[in-house]
Amino acid sequence: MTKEEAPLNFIEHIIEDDLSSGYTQDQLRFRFPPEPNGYLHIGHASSICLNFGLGERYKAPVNLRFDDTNPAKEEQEFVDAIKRDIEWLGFEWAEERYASDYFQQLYDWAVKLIKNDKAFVDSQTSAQIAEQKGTPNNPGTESPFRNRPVSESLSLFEQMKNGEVGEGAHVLRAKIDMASGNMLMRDPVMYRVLHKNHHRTKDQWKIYPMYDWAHGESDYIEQVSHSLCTLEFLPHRELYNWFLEQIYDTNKLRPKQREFARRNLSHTVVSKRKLAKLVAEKVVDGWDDPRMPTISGLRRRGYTPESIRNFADSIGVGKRENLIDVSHLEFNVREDLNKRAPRVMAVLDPVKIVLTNYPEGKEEWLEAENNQEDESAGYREVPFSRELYIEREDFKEEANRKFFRLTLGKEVRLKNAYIIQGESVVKDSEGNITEIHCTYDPDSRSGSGTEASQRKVKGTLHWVSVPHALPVEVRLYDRLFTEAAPDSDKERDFLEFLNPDSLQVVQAFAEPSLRNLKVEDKVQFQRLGYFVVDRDTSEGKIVFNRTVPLRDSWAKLGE
RNA sequence: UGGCCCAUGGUGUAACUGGCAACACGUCUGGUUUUGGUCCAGAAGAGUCUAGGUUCGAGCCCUAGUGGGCCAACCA
Repeated sequence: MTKEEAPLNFIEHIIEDDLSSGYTQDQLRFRFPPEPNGYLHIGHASSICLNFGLGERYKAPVNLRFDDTNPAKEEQEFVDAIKRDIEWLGFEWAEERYASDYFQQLYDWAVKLIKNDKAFVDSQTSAQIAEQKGTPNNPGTESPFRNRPVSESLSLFEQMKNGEVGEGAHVLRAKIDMASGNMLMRDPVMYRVLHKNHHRTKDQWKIYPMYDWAHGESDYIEQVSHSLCTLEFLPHRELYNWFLEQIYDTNKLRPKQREFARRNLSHTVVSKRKLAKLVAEKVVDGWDDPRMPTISGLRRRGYTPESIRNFADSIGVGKRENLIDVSHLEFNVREDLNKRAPRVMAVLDPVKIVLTNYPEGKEEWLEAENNQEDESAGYREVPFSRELYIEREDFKEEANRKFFRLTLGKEVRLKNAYIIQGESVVKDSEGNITEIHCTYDPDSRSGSGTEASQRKVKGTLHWVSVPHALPVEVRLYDRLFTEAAPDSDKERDFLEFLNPDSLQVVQAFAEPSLRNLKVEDKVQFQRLGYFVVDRDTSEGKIVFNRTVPLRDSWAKLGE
């Protein structure tokens, strides 16, 4: 089903309704508004896909707008990282904007509000203001400065702007209703004094607008038609509309805020504070650690943009609490990688087999298909010899009928090579298997087509020729958390739910053709899962990160 | 002692102005297969939180209840 045929989600229904009641399609405009105070994560990906997906569906522009109204937390580094991640996901924004572009306009409008007696300068401390705010159950009390003369507010606001007063001395507040059932309508702060260096405007401003004052107005300036945000902003809508009401010009389009539920992923924490703690305490080795739910972490883990976009699209959008099982995400990455990742061979836990009837010193280069799912992927050659590594768990001296792999006296196929039969095992003094002696059938070579094709062998094994083996490092990742939803657990320390086995490093052997892989190249190691070449993290040795195991393939090993 | 939002298989969504609850993931079964993957075929699994009401007919509308969430940062 293509995106166009898929049933509409509730946001699209809202847009369709607007379209049939006066809006024209060329009035539609969206935006993705990150605050540049951290890295984008899988949760942001849903929002990005929603907004940019709407842009694609309605052929409408989508702005990238940085909500940079708090210089204390924001940095250029994050701006760059955010842009990189969105581009990597494959989206193009119409215009790159910053809330800080609008500081002057916002200031001018604020002055207008003061003049209209809709805002005033409050000279109390934040603690006093908080106390007067009341509670959801009890109305607040009005500030003693609420009715100070407009001229006085005007000059104080001017002083705030000029840096003539210290941080915390005054704030500008909207004059709304201290008894409102909506806490946000109880004379919300519009501006605070902050003598901080802003990553873009440097020391030009000494006052900074609050989110509520900046966001809707920015939407209005950009003529965003639908400003989509998460459900926790629902109570902000009333204020969003109130602010717009104060500055609204009737011949311009008035933006609408609409809310959707944020997507929660099982076994995943996404809170910036918690992710920062994982980095700070070196639980992971950085924001792009392959176990991190950041876009850059997923990228390094081997996820593709398509898989993330498909995930976001398939999961839909709603208004209720949700906890999406990671298996949804994993399905999407397998589905995508299955089409594009070449099948190659590596052995993670090697045991040597010796083909006793294969001539010593002989080597053959056998043709191997790169991807059964994609004929254009072509063929490569893999070296074969008398001594091979196979997976230790692919052999059992004695096994029941459900074991499809190598045992003594039974035949199995070596992938892309010959049929072999187990003959005997060699053990050390402690009883550990050191070698397995087998015989091979010279007439059973892959592709020979003749007798071999009629013979039923119960299993096929991956292998690597000992003299040709390429040593590689393989990193097996598992979920970072054992608990289904550590993000929702507010009482207990989320670090209690860390999975101690989230990373396992294995020194393995791979077929020599992998020598030429580049960073971010994807492969499927037969039987073992999908892997990606890590950025260069070890001297000379290629490092593979496991993106995801094959479906169920390991669960049943040892049967 | 408030206001607002939400409630559909295990999970996530769908069901246009009321008309036999659908899709995907997951699970299970069978077939194909040079890997127990992929692919193909099929199955199980909800009667839509509860109680009333409106209606020929309610998952959709109304009322109440229950359960969950959000709201008291000079954060976004």
